[in-house]
Amino acid sequence: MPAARDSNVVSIAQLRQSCRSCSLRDLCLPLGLGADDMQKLESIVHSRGPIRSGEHLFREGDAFHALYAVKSGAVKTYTIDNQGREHVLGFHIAGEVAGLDGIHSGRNRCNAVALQATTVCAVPFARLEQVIHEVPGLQAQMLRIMSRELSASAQLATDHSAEERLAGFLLSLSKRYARRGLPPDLLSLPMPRRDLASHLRLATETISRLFARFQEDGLVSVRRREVQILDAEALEALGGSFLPDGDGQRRSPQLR
Amino acid sequence: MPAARDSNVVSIAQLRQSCRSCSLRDLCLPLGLGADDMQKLESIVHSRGPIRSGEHLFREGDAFHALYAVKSGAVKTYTIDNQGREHVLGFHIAGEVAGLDGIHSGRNRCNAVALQATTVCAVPFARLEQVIHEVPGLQAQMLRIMSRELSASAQLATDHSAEERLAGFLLSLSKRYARRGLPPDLLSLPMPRRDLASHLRLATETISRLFARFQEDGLVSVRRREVQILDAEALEALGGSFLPDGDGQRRSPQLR
DNA sequence: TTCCGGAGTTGATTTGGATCAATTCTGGAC
DNA sequence: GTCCAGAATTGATCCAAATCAACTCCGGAA
Repeated sequence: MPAARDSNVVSIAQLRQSCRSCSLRDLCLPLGLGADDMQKLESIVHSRGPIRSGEHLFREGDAFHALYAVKSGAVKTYTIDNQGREHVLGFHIAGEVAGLDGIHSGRNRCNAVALQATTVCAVPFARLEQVIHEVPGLQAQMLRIMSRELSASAQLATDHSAEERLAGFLLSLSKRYARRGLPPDLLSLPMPRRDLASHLRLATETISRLFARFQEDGLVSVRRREVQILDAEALEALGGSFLPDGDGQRRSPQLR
Repeated sequence: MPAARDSNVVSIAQLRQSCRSCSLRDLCLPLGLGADDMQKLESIVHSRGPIRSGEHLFREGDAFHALYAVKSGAVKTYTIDNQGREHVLGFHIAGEVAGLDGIHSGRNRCNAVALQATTVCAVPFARLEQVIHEVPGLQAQMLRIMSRELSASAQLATDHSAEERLAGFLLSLSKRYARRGLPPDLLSLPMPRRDLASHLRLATETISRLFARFQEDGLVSVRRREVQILDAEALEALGGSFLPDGDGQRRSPQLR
């Protein structure tokens, strides 16, 4: 398979260490693929060197041509509505994919910006579609990923109190960190309060006050962007009805 | 291709008139497929006779085994959270698909209930995956559909005023009706106020008051569930920043 | 036809969270 | 180190929408 038409590749060495040795290998797209299938996927991705905080991966309205798998760091996706207001759609940490919403229209539906120094794999979609077709396991994985995003997004759209939303968000972030092998009780938030507030449809002041209250109640310990979860059960009691992580098992509703 | 293992088929005749003559043929999954590809898809779907209002297509927690394409009528999807509160995730009219969020976990992530007499195609997912693999056009269409749902859901999760949400919803419903060939200015809402309110994270009273105001302002004419759009431009001015239809073209933000 | 119960509307009141308004941190830049 | 601008916190006030409370309007059932 020719390695032609690679524009942004940083170096041969970096390309070579792509998927096979990537830390995302069992969490990103290639989940459950054999060595040769992995090879196929590897041959199309562009590993992109450190993207600095504030740099954009893509912008709303751009022609959609690639998905972006985050290898390290964190990315925020957002839109600017026709009143000029920013809406934060989500955050993408290592092992997660951004850009899926651009597929259907052929244009990116949101902006994606690095929240910190970040490395990503750009996966050209046209070529991905070919590889998907050749590798059935990849097709299934792709559908699973999109389905999970859909679940998470639908959950995020539901009606809950500020308290429930923040508690739920912390729990979901904790699970996502755990999936990455990070300690689930020690969250280092990659985003400022403003972005977190926008994502949860709250004011930054409300976030601040809720953190203060959660801390008073011994649920968490918060210092700037470092959040330590002290009482996951209590947090679950508050935010259990709102877990936008896309695969929290449904707790059975209390019928009483 | 054997027609074996069909359990819920209503009659041979009904099966035979499946996809090829179905009114959804260019709007549902088989978009852009040739006759033989259509044949493949047709061979796996189960056309299900009239489902009465209030009957469920599937329930949260059930094993996921099929997608449901609505042929006529309307379906509501919803969850019950662990506090016993209902959250309406969305409405599915003719030509739209429900159940996509169940793919990743192998369990349905929500309940789906008919809002009126409804007919659907049940598409067994395991078999759909095979057909998708054999028909590249179907693979692309499947990804497009999921991407569109994702866009719509993300948009729905954003922060907007009650006014913007209702106006945006009406516009999006109008577009969806238009896509079905129905007059885009004459909306017959399939859902009661309560469901619409839940979906838009509002109280039924707020919906009522907004409809009254929109009517006073000459934007719409509302009588029970019959809504006539009188001034689409004015409605667009109110709800243009919130169009959860998944493929409204982005209006460029006013930078001033 | 009358009756009835759920759906919808309308009005009064309350409230969760936004907004407005100061401070207080704090991590760089120099 | 000092300075500074953005980030975060904290307090006071306001307001959009929820809640509470009647009341009206149907669309069937009998």
